[in-house]
Parts: sequence; C-alpha cells; structure tokens
Amino acid sequence: MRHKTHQRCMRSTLKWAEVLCQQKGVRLTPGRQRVLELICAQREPIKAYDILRRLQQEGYAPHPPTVYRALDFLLTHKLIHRLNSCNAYVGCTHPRDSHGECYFLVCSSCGEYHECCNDRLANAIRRTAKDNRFRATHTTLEIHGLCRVCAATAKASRAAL
Amino acid sequence: MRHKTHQRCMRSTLKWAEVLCQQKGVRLTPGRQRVLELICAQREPIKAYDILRRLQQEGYAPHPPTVYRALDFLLTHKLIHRLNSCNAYVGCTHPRDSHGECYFLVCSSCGEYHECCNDRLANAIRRTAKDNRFRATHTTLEIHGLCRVCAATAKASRAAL
DNA sequence: AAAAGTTATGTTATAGTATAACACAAAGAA
DNA sequence: TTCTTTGTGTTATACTATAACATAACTTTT
Repeated sequence: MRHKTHQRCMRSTLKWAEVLCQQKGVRLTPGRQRVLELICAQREPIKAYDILRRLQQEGYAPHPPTVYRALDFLLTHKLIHRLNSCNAYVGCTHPRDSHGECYFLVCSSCGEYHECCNDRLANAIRRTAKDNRFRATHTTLEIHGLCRVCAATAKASRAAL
Repeated sequence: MRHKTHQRCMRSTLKWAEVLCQQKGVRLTPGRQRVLELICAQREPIKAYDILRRLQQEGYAPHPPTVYRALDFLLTHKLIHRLNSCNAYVGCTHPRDSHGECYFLVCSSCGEYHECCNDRLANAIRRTAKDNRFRATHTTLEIHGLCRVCAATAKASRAAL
C-alpha cells in the first residue's frame, strides 16, 4: 500500500478542517487554525509549550490556556491526537475517515510518527474488552521503537564496527 | 478463567519483590518497599504526589525526588507499571512472569485496573510493527471504559429512568 | 577496623505540563 | 439594539518530574 506523503496529508488536513468546521457549524478561528498549522507542519509530535514558543516568535504571544483551548478544540474534532506517552500532539493523517480509534507508531530515534489504525488491532482490543466484560470507550495505543529508516541505519552502523 | 483476588496478587507482589531483589543483588530499601506497599494496597492507579502525601501522613516526609527514585527502581524491576494516560502507577499483578509487554483495562468510573496481556494483543502489535517494518521496543496500551460492575450499574440506572 | 568505592537518600531549586477562575471581546440570535 | 453564546486574555496556581549537589549508608578491600 502506498501512503500519501506527510506533506500532502497535512495540507489535506488543513483544508479539511475548514470544511469540517463549516459542516459542524463550529468556528475555526485564526488562533485554532494557526495551532493546527504548526502541528501539521511537523513530522514529529509537538509539545504544547513548543507551540507556545513558536507563536511567541511570531509576535502573537498567547498564554498557556489559549494554546490548551485550541488543542482541546482540535482534539474534540479529531483534527489532532494526543500521544500520552510523549505529552505531545500530532496532526491526524486521515481526518476525513469516520473515526474509530487511532493507534500510533513512534520512532524513538527520528521522532516521526505514523498512524496504524488497522482492524487487527481494533479487533484484538475489542475482543480483549469483551473477554473481560469491559465496555471500552477509548484506547491509548502507542508503539515505540525504530522506524524502518532508523532501524536500517542502526543496523548499518553496527555492521561497521 | 479465574483470577486471583487483588489482595492475594498484591501480597504476592510484596513477597516476590524481596525474592527478586535478593536474586538480582539489588536493595529493596525500606523506602522502596514502603512505596511498593502503598501502590499495592490500592486497587486503583495511584499518583506520585499522592504517594508523597501518604508518606507525609506517616511522619516520613520525603521530597519528590525520593518518591520518583523509588518509582524508577520499581519500574525498572517491573514490580510496578506506569499508566501514561493517567500519570499514575499500578502494582504489577503478575510480577513473576517473564515480562513481555503489559496492557491495561482501566475503569473510568471506579478506577480499578486490570492487566490484560494476552497473545492476541501482542500478536496484533507485533504484526502491525512488522507490516510497517518498524522495530518495536515498547508499547503503551491502555483501554479505558467501564468495568463489568460499573457497566452493569450504569445499565440498571438507565433502566430505572 | 580503617579506607576507599559504590549506592541510596536528603535537599534545594527549577523545569515542564495543565487548568481554574474571572474579565473582556466578538459573533450570532432575538 | 439587546441578549446570549462562544471564544480569548490574564492572573494565578496546581500538578508532574528532574537536575545538581551534599550527605549518609552500605560493601569491598586493605
């Protein structure tokens, strides 16, 4: 399967954000949009206070609550996700899809993330919940390790020793 | 499948901690042991600063680093786990087992947690990593929702309306 | 037992993450 | 317009975690 490039996904997310907010009758204010842009411009998860610092560099100097409010809004509408294991935020790479749960691969070396919301995981989670008579509402699944590129690099540098 | 009671698991963890540390030649100091006891005495995840407050009530008044060091030690030796989605710590309910990854069910209503480290989940994660040529090292998996008891209660109270 | 080395704890300070509460402003509805 | 709702500004503070350095306790060697 071919993936869209990160850039294309992210342009698409920004475009989609407008459409979605229009549809839902909620407001994608300049502040919210700018936060979404910053998040989407990165291939790596970004932290709330890093967003804050970027905005300050731009001359727009919000306080923490402003940023967290924008994050809450974007999370609510599933335009971004929060990685609990990193205290960081990522742009959703498939914001148009009917949102089930989102699962993530995160590279410990280069920091890149990749959404991996497949049925096998979803089923395993659903069945685990069922076996425990547990009514699942939300799942955090974050797989850390080395992405294919960094794994290859690591292997090469071990071989060179 | 029958589960051991929480209490029994936890007495077992405390006992095992001594044996394990003996085997590994590391020291289960009074402070570390006390932190482990506090964590194991709870059916719910407990937060670092709650541990701190409890210890202060006991007259032993450590500063945050002391508690976090104890937590690090216990995490390292897999006597406890950290729930990233809660910023909280739980006692391991199967500390003797050769430790693969641990996955959790956490009840949003009563707070109880349950480890659910089954092969289906492990396989789904392994295959997802493989499909993405990702070398996984550590996974956070925390399923939130209602445990069987709270789900039943919720259902009953809806019916009563 | 003394000295030296290692591991653990105490202490101070501070970094990093997030929200409560209230005032004000902007946008939409009556 | 006036009212209502929604969003932002601002201050203050709560919560989570660690760096850095001093001291103490335990181990090993002499």
